Amino acid sequence: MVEISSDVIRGYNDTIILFLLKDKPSYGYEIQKQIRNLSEEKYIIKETTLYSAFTRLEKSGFVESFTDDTSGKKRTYYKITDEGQKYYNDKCKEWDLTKEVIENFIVREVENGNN
Amino acid sequence: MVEISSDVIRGYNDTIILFLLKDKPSYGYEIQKQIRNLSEEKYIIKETTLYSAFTRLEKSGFVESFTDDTSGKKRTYYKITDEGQKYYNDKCKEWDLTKEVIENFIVREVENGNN
DNA sequence: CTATCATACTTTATCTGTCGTAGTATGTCA
DNA sequence: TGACATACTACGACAGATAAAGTATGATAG
Repeated sequence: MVEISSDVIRGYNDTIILFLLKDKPSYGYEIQKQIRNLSEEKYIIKETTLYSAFTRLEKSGFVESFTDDTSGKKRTYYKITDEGQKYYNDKCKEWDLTKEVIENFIVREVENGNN
Repeated sequence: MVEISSDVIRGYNDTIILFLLKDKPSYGYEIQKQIRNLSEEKYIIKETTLYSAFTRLEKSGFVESFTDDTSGKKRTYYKITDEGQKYYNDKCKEWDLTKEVIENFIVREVENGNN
């Protein structure tokens, strides 16, 4: 079974989170489930990684937090800022470049020339 | 200008190095130049990153070192092992998966619907 | 002959992001 | 009432990247 290592995804956790906040505010638990689902269980972000990412993103001014408990549960929601949106866009561009660069060093296996 | 951040490439430095050792042994300075050239200056690996990667790869048994000074300069060459080759192949498979996962969270910009 | 530059590294210390472990608190459901 | 899901926080450890600095040699130019 091929597993995704954390070092690989490391540069994209913040981007992934911002993507999920792009259209509406959300909170930790939900984000975690969405990452799990959208990746079809291929990537399951650790709680601590996620929450420390929120802290970092807020410090950087890429998200803003507010609390809400109208659902019964008290939650800390995060909302993307304009700065955050810009950062996200930049990261998407960076991704294209990164992909290009890495693929110079990746050999795609030729699956058996027979038959 | 879009720059590649180190956190993004972090999971692939070892893979990149192994790729460049795949066909023949090589050494630090040359590897560094090859990465620079093959990536068209888009990725320039830091010396310390490179040499610490060699150490790590050797500890893991993915490369073996030997010295040679027939070129006039004394150099430490690294040669990929079977284990290293296997690791490289696994990383290539992992890459496909990683790419797939990350792209679920990347929005490709639509460039201006006008005109 | 000497200074400068390119080559070919090593050492050390620091920073950042991830993650294991643990704990708290509340709501839901059987 | 006890288990389970939700919704976090705190703390410490670790690995990989990197800045800064230093060492040593060969090649080249004036």
